[in-house]
Order: sequence, then C-alpha cells, then structure tokens
Amino acid sequence: MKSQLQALLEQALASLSASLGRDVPFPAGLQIDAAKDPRHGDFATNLALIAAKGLGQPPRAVAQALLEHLPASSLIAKAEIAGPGFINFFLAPGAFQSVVSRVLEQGADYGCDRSGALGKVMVEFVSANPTGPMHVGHGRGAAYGDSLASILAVTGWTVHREYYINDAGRQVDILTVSVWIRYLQARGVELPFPQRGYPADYIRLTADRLVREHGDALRRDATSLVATLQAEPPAAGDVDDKTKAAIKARQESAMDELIEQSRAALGTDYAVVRSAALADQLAAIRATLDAFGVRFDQWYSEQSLVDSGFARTAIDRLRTAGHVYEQDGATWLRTTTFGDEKDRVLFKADGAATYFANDLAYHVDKLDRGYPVLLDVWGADHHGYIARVRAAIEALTGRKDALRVQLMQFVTLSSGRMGKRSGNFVTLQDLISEAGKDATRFFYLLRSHDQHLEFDIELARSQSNDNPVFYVQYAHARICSVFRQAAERGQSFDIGALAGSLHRLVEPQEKLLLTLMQKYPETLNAAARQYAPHLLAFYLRELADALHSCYNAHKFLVDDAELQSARLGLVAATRQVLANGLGLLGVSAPESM
RNA sequence: GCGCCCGUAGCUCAGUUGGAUAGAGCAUCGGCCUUCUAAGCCGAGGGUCGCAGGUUCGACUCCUGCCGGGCGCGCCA
Repeated sequence: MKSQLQALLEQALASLSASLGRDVPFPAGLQIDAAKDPRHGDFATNLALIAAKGLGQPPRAVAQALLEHLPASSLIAKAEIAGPGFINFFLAPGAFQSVVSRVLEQGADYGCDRSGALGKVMVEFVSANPTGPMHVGHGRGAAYGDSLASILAVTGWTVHREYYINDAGRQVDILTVSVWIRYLQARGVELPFPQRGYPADYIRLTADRLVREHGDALRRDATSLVATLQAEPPAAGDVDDKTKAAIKARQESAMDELIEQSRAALGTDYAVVRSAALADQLAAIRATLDAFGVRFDQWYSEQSLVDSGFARTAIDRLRTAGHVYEQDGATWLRTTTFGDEKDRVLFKADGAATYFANDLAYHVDKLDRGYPVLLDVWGADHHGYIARVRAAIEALTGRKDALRVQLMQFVTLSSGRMGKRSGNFVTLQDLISEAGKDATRFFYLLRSHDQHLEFDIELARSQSNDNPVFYVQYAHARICSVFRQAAERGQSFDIGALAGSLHRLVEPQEKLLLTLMQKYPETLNAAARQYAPHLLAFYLRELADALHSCYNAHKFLVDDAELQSARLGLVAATRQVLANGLGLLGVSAPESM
C-alpha cells in the first residue's frame, strides 16, 4: 500500500516539476507513515517538507501544488494538507477491507517471505557454559535468539540456529574436579571442597551416577589433594578489595593445582569423569531448552575444533596474512590494526590456546560453512570482546559487517525473596515450571533486548488477568469460541461469500482491526531489520486490544447474514494473524482458556 | 582513568531511526455482564522525556558538555 502511494507521489512530483519547466530530483528522506491519529487520515507523508528546499517554495505551497498534480486513484478517498505541510491521505474503504481475503487466502504465510532471497544467516545464541543449569539471564538470550531467528526465517533469510558448546576450557576442568571430589566424598574419603569449585547439588547427581556405574573404580589416593585443599585460604570475609583479590588469586592457583593433581591421579579415567560431567550438564541444558520450545539446528563443540586441528589452521591463515607476532613468549594477533584498543593473545607463554583463539577459529569456520552474516547473541558483559572478534574477521575477509553482535542487557529479579547465596539462584527451569513456557517467553520479549530487564517473577507466575500473555492468548481463544458458537447454531463460515460482504466493515473498531492486520507484514520486517522481536510482541498486544474492543462493541453472530459473513471473516483473519505472530514468538495460541 | 549501554507517568516499559496534542500495562478513581468467554470493555486523573547548550521548518530521537545508574577494560572463560 505504501509503495502504491509512493508511486503516486513520484508521478505528482514529476508532473509538478515538468509544469515548472524544471528538473527536480526526488528528494531523499521520504516518509509515508500510518497516521497515529484517525483525524489525520490513514497515511501521512512529509514529501512537501523535504521537497520545499529544492523547489524554493514554502512547504504548504508545495503540498498544494503536489495535490493538484496527484494522479487520480481509486485507492484514495481524500487527501488534505495539514500542519507545516504534511499531506494526509484518507484511503477508500475497499483499500483496507481486502486485507481480510488476503490473510485468509495466505493463512500461515500471510506477511511472510520464505524465499530466503536475502541469503544465509547464522544465529548463534545461548551458548551457556555446560558447567551448570541455565539461569534467568540465559533464558532471555534463548527467547530473544529463537524468536529473532524465526522472524528472520519468514522475512527472506535462510536461517541456521547454532549453540556453541564451551567444552574445552579451564571451567570444564573445574567442573570435572568438582564432580570427582564429590565422588570421593560419596565413597567416604574425607576432604574439603575447593573454594573455587562448583558446590551446587547438581554436581552431586553426576557424582552419584559415577558411584552407581563405576563403584570404587575411580577412587584414588587423595593425599596430595587434601594437602592442597587444606593450604587453600578460606573464603574472604569483610576485607578490602585488594586483599580479596589476593585471596581469590591464591584460591585460583590452588584450583589449578587440583586440576593437575586430579589428572595425574586419574590418568585416562580423568576423561571418564570429565565426559560424564559434561554429558549431564548438556543434557540438563537441552531439557530446559526443549521445555522452553527452543531448538537448534546444530550444537557445535569447541573441543571438536581443537581435536580437528582447525583451531590452529585458522590462526595459520592469519599468520600467513601477516597479522600474528611473537612477544614475551606468547603469540599475539595484531587486532589494533582493525580498531581494537590493544593486541590480543592467541597462545599463552605455556603454549595453550586462549578462549579467544578457539572462538576466533569458530567464527572463521562459520564463514567457511557459507554464512556471510553471523548474528551472535551475547550477554552485555561481553561487549568488550566484540572488537577483537570483529578485528579477526576483518583481518581474514576484509569485511567489517559480517559479525553482528546483539548484546542482551542484564536481567534482575524483582521478587525480592531471591537468595543470593550460591546454589540458590533461580534457574530457567524453575521459571518455566512455575510460570509456564508461554508466560516466560512473552515476558522476556516484552522488553527491548538492549534494555535492562526487571523480571517480576510473581507477575509471570500469576495465573491472573495481570499476566500480559493471557491478554493476547485470550483474544485468540475468544475468536475460536465465536466459531464454536456459530457451529452450534448450525451456521458455517463461507469464504466464497466473503468478498461480497466485506464492504459492510465500516465501524471504527473494525477499521482498526483492518488497519492493524494490514500493518503486520511491515511490523515483521521492522522486527527483522532492527533485530527487535519485541516490536512483534507489542504489535500482538495492540491487535488483541483492538479485537477485545471490537468484541465488546459489536456482536459477530447477527441476523443479517451478509454482515455476519463480513464480521466472521474479519475475526477469522485476526485469529490467523494472532496465531502467526504468537508462533514466531514461541507462544502457543490456545483455542480455549 | 578509558570504552559500551541506559536515564520517558507513582512502578515496569514502548516510542516505527527527525514529524503533528509523547503512548501502553500495572497501581488509583468512576462506570459496563439476562445476549458470541468480564483472563474483557468504556472513561478519568497522572509528564520540565536526567540537566544545560547546539544543529533546523520541526528534537524523546542527532551533536557537545555535565549529573546519575549498569557493565567491561586478564597470557580468565
């Protein structure tokens, strides 16, 4: 509809400049917007305002001249000048009514472009470390990434969803040692738990499994471990930051010793404990994501990059390109060439790869797999990391724009009774169990991702009218109920008779529904372009709002058969758009509530 | 100290990339069920868009400087 208006405006300006005997180029910055206020018509354009300078006339005079040169169109019922020089268009009723037929014909495809014509995009999200359960922060990334991927997939992109498993770093060794010490304790060995280990109960579950499956086979002499643990400084009390940092450093180095001692003691069995620990954590994460309705096309292991040798290969490419150098025994990438504030270490002095080195290789691999656009969803605390990854990609490809990181701002819990002690945090699984998948996902998506989110657990959990997800779902259920009532009366909705009845949709509440449905495709496109699924969530609330208003103002099942046909068509289309939108957000559209 | 994000109604947040009288939910107040689901609807009150300058026909939006909050500045991941 906008494009038709734009075509008319282009003709008007061309005609106007011809009549003036001048060649006026079409100015940049044209806007054709849906009017907020019905008194301003249906659409408004700023063309006269932006063309005024080029024509050397005041905006209102330009607007008047444009109207005189505007070609006649059945689309437009009326056009008038307002304010500083806006042109307001009042569209003919038929221009809106036809959306009903369009929605019902296209069904689940309405507003969608599944052609994949825009190319391939890799969406990497969640990627939570497999060292513990997902918390509410991960949930936000999961809801955002999944919905965004869905939206991109129906707006012309070919989408691949991927989870990067950080299964190669030191934190996995800490996990392994934590499990093994719990195992030893379960077998009656007396030893304290490390300060920097993972103390929570889920560690014990794996330890118990090892006991069941391996009995005493993983038991070793723990003398050296005990010595290390006893020498470890206890948790820092109320001390100054400098002292706290020193204590932490000593605890960390104790942890490193424990890792080495565990490796030495367990030998090849270290891998048994390690893989059991990883498998259990990943299984828990998968189960939670499954309950959350989030699926990935691929789970990509960091360790597999190391094992295959690609982690080194990718860096060799950078070396060949001349961006790698040695200093202080370490290997560095000259990221400052590409705007990073300092160069970054790839291989530490001890020869071990940094997390950055593997992550860099991972991104190169994604490009190699044929994805020119890499959309990464990260926590806001990783923002300092963007420059170096982008620098590495630019060093190899010359492209600055391949990596598009979306940062998720932090989630805080407002419920007030959240314990802060370790092991007592709210997991995503808890949230889903208590509030349900639908309420939880909708809650997350009702905020822009670059905004701090205060998660009101009590509200999400409430099965009351306060919960925003019900408002939208209720609109869908209500429409379903109308059709059930019609069926009980022996009446059916005939799509064939629809087109001839649509002219009966003239009430303001009906007009609003038509306008909103007509806006759905551009809402999807805006959400995709801005990587902003919340635009869709807000749109759906607006659509539900219009439905509820219409429901209360008018009856749909009426004696006048033609009017009933028109109104049933209207709400059937509304139901379709609600279902389409909710589906993209991963929220169900119930037929009754 | 440097960098990134943020500051909008009592609370939680939108604001279509510079447009017309800044919106919604919750909370408060007043109405609406004999009829398609009241998890709903209709109405009212509530604002110096952190502060001060600048850019222009026009600024919540863009620029500069302050004030306030969050996060980040490892040969950690």
